[in-house]
Amino acid sequence: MSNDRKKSGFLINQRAFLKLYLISNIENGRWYGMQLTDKLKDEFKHLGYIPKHPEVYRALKELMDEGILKRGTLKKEDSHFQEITLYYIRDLEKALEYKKKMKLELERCEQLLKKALLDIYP
Amino acid sequence: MSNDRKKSGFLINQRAFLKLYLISNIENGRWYGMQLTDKLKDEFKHLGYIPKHPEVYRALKELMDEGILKRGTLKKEDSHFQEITLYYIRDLEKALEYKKKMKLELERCEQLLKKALLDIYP
DNA sequence: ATATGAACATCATGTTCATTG
DNA sequence: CAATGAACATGATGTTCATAT
Repeated sequence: MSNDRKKSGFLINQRAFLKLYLISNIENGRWYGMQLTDKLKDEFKHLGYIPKHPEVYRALKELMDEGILKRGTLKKEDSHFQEITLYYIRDLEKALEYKKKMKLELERCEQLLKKALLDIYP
Repeated sequence: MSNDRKKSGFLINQRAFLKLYLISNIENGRWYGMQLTDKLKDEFKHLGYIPKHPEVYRALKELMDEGILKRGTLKKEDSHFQEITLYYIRDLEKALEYKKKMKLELERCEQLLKKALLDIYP
């Protein structure tokens, strides 16, 4: 089940973080995997974080498996040949629940970092 | 060299975080491994983080290998038989340098979390 | 029994490759 | 050749065991 947190309870892992962003983007429209990857790369690179596409696909898959997302396919217009996999929210309840749970988790992580900054650099 | 950050540049890993706390504690006195483990467990458990002893020992070892810490042994007084391994700062320059570098890293991580909290929960 | 580690197991993630339209 | 994903490789960490006092 919940692999959103390591057993020791240290910081959130990348997978869970990506899932959160994926849900959030897909709530506001339809997206396909590579497009999401590129958007996230772009959005985070100024913080030195560059997510890799296989990890994004794995996150999408988990969200499918959990029944949060569904998908459909579509022929891309501009390119004659190339089929694209679009993602949509399947279960909004679950999506919101996930977001809610992750908020607490993000805040917990923030406290961990804040504590370190205060403890170590007085 | 620097395994203090994953290639993708996501959040800091536990090892680096522990190294920081180990340096910081050992700066202010002598400690042995299990003692440090227990102190950290205790200090972080209210945030759901419970470091495991092998990870602490691995962190200590890395700090030794990097020339930041040195160690000595000592017979424990109260217990007749039991030898303890104490740690001291070997190279204060390096220790401070590590702390300095990690400060930036912690702040970067903080920004990552803060961004998510703002982006996802407006 | 306590402290230290090694050894082993598992998961999280990165890198490289294959397929398919 | 862009998009998807599998397959493989590596790394980070947890669990269990061995050893010495």
